Amino acid sequence: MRPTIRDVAREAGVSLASVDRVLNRRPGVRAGTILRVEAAVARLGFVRDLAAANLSRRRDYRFVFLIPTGPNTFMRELEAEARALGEQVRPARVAVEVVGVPPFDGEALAAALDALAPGEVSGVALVGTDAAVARDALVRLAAAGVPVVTLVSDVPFAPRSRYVGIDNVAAGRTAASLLGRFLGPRGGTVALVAGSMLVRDHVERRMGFEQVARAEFPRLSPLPVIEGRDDAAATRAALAALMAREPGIAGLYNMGAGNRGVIDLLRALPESGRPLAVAHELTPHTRAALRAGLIQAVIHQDAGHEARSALRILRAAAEGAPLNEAQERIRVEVYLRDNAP
Amino acid sequence: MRPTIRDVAREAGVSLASVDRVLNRRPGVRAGTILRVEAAVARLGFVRDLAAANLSRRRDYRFVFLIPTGPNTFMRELEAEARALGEQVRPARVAVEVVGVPPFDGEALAAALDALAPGEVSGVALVGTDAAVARDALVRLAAAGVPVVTLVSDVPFAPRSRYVGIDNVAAGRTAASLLGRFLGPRGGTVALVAGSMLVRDHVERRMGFEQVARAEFPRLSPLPVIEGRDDAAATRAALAALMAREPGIAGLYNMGAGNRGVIDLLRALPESGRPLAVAHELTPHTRAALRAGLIQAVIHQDAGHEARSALRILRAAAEGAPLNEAQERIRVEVYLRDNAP
DNA sequence: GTGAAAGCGCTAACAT
DNA sequence: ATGTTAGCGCTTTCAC
Repeated sequence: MRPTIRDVAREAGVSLASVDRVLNRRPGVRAGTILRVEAAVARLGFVRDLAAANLSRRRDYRFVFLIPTGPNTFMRELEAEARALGEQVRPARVAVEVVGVPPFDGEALAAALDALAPGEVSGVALVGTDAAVARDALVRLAAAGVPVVTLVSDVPFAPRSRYVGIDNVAAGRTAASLLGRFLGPRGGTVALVAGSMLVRDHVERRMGFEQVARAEFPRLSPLPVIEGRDDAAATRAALAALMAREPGIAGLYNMGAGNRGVIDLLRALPESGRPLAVAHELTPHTRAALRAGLIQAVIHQDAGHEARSALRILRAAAEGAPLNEAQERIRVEVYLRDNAP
Repeated sequence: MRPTIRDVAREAGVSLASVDRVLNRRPGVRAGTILRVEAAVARLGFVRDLAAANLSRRRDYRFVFLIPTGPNTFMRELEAEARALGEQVRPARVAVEVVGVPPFDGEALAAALDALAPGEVSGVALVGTDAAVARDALVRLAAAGVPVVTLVSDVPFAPRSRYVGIDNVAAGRTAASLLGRFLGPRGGTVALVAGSMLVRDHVERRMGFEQVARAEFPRLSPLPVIEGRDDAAATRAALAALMAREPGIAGLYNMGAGNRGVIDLLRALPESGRPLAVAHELTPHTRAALRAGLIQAVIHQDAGHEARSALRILRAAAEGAPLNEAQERIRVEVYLRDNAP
C-alpha cells in the first residue's frame, strides 16, 4: 500500500494540515516541523497523489487557441486537432476553446487577444503574426499573468516566451540539402515560393535555404522569392509567370501553403520540363503529389503534436508543474514517397 | 459550474448509486431508470471526472517493460525513457518497472514473461524476439488477461496484439529511395548490413529496400546481407571483409545497430573511396557522423515516443479507455545533417 | 431495483 | 504555529 499524508502525519507526529502546509511550501510552519515532515516523506517514499490534490482544489482550466481562419489545410488540421484534444481532456476538467482569427492580420490578432478576460482564461496558444500591435497585446496578456505560447510561427514578445513549432531555419536548410543532392553535381536554378515574407516562418526558411545553398551547393542558384499569400490560385499564377520569364528552372522550394496551385502547375508541365520539388506540410494533396512523383520530398510538422504540446506547456505553467522538454521538441519531419504515412 | 453526478441524480429523480450504476453499465437497474438517467446526462452535458473516479476506486497500476540488455545505444535510450516516464507518472499512481532481458534470446524472453504473476501486473511491453517459445509465453500471458504490446520489433502472437514501432518495410524503402537518389543515375553496388536476420525488424527493412531498389533504381545492386549481431567490432570486421572482396562499393545501408563499427571503418577509408551511407537510429555517434559527412542520412524512431505510446496503450487497455490512434503512430523519421536535432 | 452513507487522498476554512 | 473538520466527485458496501 502506497503511503498517504496520513501515514506521513503519523510518522512525523504532526497533523494532516501541517503535512499539507509543508508539501505545498505554505508559510506558518516552524523550521523544525518542516524538517520532521520532510524526513518522514523521505523515509516513507511518499509521493503526493496529483489527482486527489486537484480534485480537492476543485480546479478547472480553460485554455484558448487562436487559429487563423481560411482554407489553409494545415491550419484547418491544427484546429481539428485542438478540438479533438479538447474532447479528450474534458473528463480531466480542462476546457479547450478554439477561436478563429483572420490570417496575416496583426490588428485582428491583437483585438482577439485583448478580448480575452485574463481572469477567465488559464492560458492562450496562438499562431503568430509578427506585427507590433500583436506583440503589444501579447505583452499585456502575459503581464496579466496569463501563460502564452506561440504556435507554428513565432512572435518573440518576451525573453521567456515559449514557441511551439519547428526550427524553420533548419527546415530551410534541409530543403536545400535535399534539392542539392537530388539535383546532383549539375545543380541548376531554383524557384523559391513563399506565402508572405511578413510571417516569420517563411522568412526563416528562406534564410536556411540560402545558407546551405551557398555553403554547400554553389551550383544551386536560388531565384528571388515570389509570394503567393498561401493561396493556390495566386501561387500558381505567380509561379507560372516566373517560369515563363526564367526558362530551365531545375528545382522548386515552396516554403508556404498554396500547394494545390504548385502541384496543378507541375502536373500541367511536360515530364521532362518539371523541376524537382520540395514543399511543406503533408496533406492529402501533397501526399498524392509525392506518390505521383510530382513532388520529391515534403517537410512536415505534426499538427497534432503541436496542439498537444501547446496544451501540456500551458497546463504545466498553470499548475506550476515540470515539463519533459524532450517531448515538446517539434521535429522537422522529412517525407519521401516511401515513408509518408 | 460543471455538472456532477449529484446534478444528474437530481435531474433524473434517482439516487447517486443509480446514476453510478448506469454510468458504469452495471446490472440491476430498470430499463426505464436507465433511460431517465441517460436523458439527464445528455441534457446537462455531464462528463464524468476521471480523476475522482480513479481516486474512489483506489486503483494502482503496475506496468512492466522488458528491454534487452547489452550495449545497444538505442535500447539503453529506450530503457532510460521508460524509467523517466515512470518517475513522471508516479504521482498518478502508476508504477513502471523495467526488467532487463538478454538480447536475441527467445528462451530468456519466454522465461522472463513466465515469471510475471498475471494478477500483479496491469500490462507488459516488450521488445520482441520472434521465437516460438516467446510467442507461446505471450499467448499465455494474454490468455491470463494481461494487456501486452510489442515494442520496436514485432512478434505477431495474436490477431489483436498491438505493436509499437515503425513500419520497417517503409523504413527499408526509404533507405533505398535515399541511396538511389543520392547515387544518381549511375547507381552502383550497395552493401547491406544487418544485426541478425532472425529479428523481424531487420528482415522487414531488407525487404523494403529490395522492393524499391528493384522497382525504381535498377542501377542499384544490393549485395547479399552480412550480419554483425548489432556489435560494433563484429560489424566492422564483416564489413571490411566484404569491401576487400568486393571493390567499388558505392552505397551502404546498415539496417542494424553496431553503427560505431561502420563509422570507424568509413572514417578510415580515403574520402574518394567512401560509399554513401544510410544508417538507423540517431545517437551521439550517428549524429556526429552526419555532421562529419561520413553518413548522409539516418532513419530514426523516437524511443521516448515509443515508451510513452506503449504506456498509453497499456493504460487504456487496463482501464478500458479510448485511444487517440493518430498519436500512437510511430514515425519513420529521416534525418540529414540539417534537420538532426 | 434502489438508496443512504462511508470513504478514496488531499486541501482549505476555521478553530485553538 | 498547529490541529480539526468538512468537503472535492465518484464508487462501493450494505440496507431496504
